[in-house]
Amino acid sequence: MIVAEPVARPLSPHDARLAPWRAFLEAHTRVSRRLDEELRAEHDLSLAEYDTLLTIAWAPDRRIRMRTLADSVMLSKSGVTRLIDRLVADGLVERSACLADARGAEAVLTPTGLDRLRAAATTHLRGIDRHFLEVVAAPDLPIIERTMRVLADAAGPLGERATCSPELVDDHS
Amino acid sequence: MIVAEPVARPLSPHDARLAPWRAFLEAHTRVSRRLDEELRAEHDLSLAEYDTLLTIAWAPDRRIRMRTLADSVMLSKSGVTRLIDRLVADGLVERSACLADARGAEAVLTPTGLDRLRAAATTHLRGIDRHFLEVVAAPDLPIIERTMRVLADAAGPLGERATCSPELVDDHS
DNA sequence: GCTTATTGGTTGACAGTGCAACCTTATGAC
DNA sequence: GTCATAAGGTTGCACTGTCAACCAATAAGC
Repeated sequence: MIVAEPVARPLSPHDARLAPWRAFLEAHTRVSRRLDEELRAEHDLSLAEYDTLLTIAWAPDRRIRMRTLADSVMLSKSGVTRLIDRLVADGLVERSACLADARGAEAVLTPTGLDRLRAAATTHLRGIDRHFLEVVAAPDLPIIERTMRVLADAAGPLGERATCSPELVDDHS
Repeated sequence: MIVAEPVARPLSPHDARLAPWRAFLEAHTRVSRRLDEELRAEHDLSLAEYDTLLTIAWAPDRRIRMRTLADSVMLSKSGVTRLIDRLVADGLVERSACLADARGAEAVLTPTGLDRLRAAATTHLRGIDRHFLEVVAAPDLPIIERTMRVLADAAGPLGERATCSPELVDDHS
């Protein structure tokens, strides 16, 4: 009676194919939530906001087109519009018209934004060290990095992100 | 003038510590979005819904306490309540009182739910094969799996999940 | 037995994000 | 130049998820 008839094969909890994938999911959720918590607690910034500030800071002249930003932080166009709205409201970023393209808008880091980012960077890097780098066995790290890169590439573009932009990914190395 | 004074060290785009972490984030987002898309397109289920159905199916008698469910699919209590609401509305799951604990509720898989899950499993396993397993170099797979498990464990409990491990949060030094 | 603290679950308010529709400006065909 | 098409951004709307407050019921002290 309690012995349910066995579920069809693909549902088997012991299907070995599922285990690595589930571990991957769990690791991502737990680690990134921790980093997010720390960032919020100490600097009142979400991981996405931090990432956005950092991306702007890296851009030449600390200004960047919305579209480019969307690509690098992996949000939709509208997601970025809203995120920037929040950062502008907080005075960390300013919107600025794009000289070269009248349709365009750029996000520019304010001095306040830069300060906030610098302060938060300490927390974030410390978090990455503690919850990621120190946990991964040193010799495995390059394998992880390479694998993750391959996975991302293979999974291909992200919905609306589809717009080619082959040159965007050029060097960085 | 364009040569901005160098941003404080921790912000350097070339800080090697950041690269593996960012690759990890990107891989997760891209791969899981792909799997989610496929599941939605072919079976009108989100990844979270699929995962939930699967977890229920694995439980003895295909019924499971809400709390346990929340832990395994990594959602908050309320998140699960709402997700189950949707599945109940679709007839894939039923709510049932818990005999042993009058506070408790259990989610039970309906026959329809099981059918839906079985159908979706094909798609999902195919997706994992294509976008994950086939992409990871075979010898690296065990490393990935082990590392992910260690990462998840080290990151510890998940916000409200914290309940049973007081010593984990002790000092922060 | 009571009384207090804990736990399981649901609900209300709300934050964050995607999609589709829309406007504006560029770009390409001719 | 003119028109059609594509691209950059913002806005309306819906969906999913969290947090905090809450109720119901169990567990722990005394």
